Amino acid sequence: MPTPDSSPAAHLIAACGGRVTRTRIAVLEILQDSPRSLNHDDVAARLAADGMPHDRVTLYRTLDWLVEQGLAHRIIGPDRARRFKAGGEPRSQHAHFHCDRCGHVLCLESIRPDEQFTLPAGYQPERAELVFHGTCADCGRQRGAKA
Amino acid sequence: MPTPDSSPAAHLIAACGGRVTRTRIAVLEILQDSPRSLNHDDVAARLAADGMPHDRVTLYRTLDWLVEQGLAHRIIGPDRARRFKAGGEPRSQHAHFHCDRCGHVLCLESIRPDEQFTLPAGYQPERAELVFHGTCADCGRQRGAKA
DNA sequence: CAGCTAATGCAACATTGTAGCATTAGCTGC
DNA sequence: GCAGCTAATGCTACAATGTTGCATTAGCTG
Repeated sequence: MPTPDSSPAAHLIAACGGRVTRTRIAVLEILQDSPRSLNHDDVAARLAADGMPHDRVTLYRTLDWLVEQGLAHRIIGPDRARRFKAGGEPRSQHAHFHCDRCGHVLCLESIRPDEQFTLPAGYQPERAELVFHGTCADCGRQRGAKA
Repeated sequence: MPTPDSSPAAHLIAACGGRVTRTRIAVLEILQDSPRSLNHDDVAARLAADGMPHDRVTLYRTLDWLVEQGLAHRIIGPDRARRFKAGGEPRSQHAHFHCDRCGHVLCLESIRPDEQFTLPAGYQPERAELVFHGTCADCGRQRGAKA
């Protein structure tokens, strides 16, 4: 194979001071390639598709590590499973959109819940999480087709 | 014991067409008595405190039934566990507040996320879920005391 | 109060995530 | 390039939360 370092993902990982392993590179690239957040199974399936056999536990640890390093962030889905996406979250308090039709979770970077609300006196919010449920733009377009 | 029907909770249950059982009455009363949402364990602990021995499964089924009947609603906590609260949710799209200090989840009836945002074109939201994380009013007051 | 069946309680299982530990494989220094 | 250190992996077993199937109990109805 080509030197693993050829990938930008590998550079990001190295910059965190962690060891640059096949698993980390592959997982990070998978997250970066996806426009929507992926749960553990989604990632495992893609690793398998890439011919990378995998341990469940390693994947959990790899995903947690990426989040810890700020290379990915995580949200909890309605099915109480975690979903991951490349890129840290601390700076952007954006909203998410759960599509009830296709089940995907998308980021709405333009919506910032922390800037819009005034809480009752006494409450000191540090973080706001806003999730919309409904039909996403893609599914909305195909509305007549499959509904 | 006094006739079970003496309780308002019993009336609500009967009105749903379900059988009025000790468990349902007790669980619904527990939810109604709590200002904050309770997870499965919280409810189980209170049932035990009331001297009502309990099966885990029955409790899950009872809680699900109450939600199904619109007598309670449920939200998913950051620990990926469900939390329940008396009262339906369909009509009031209110926000929630997770206190990082005491771990409680409170309802902010005054904040309606569905009325405040304009999504990008194409998105058709049907429900919005807004959760704030931070310090609640109670914990904020005792700030110096225990932090 | 007899009978019907919803609700319960039990045991076993499913899913999602963690912990411990032996082995593998990145990295560093030579 | 190789040796050695140890982070990362992969395995097994376990924990937490929730579900399914089924026999038994107990509300409700006539």
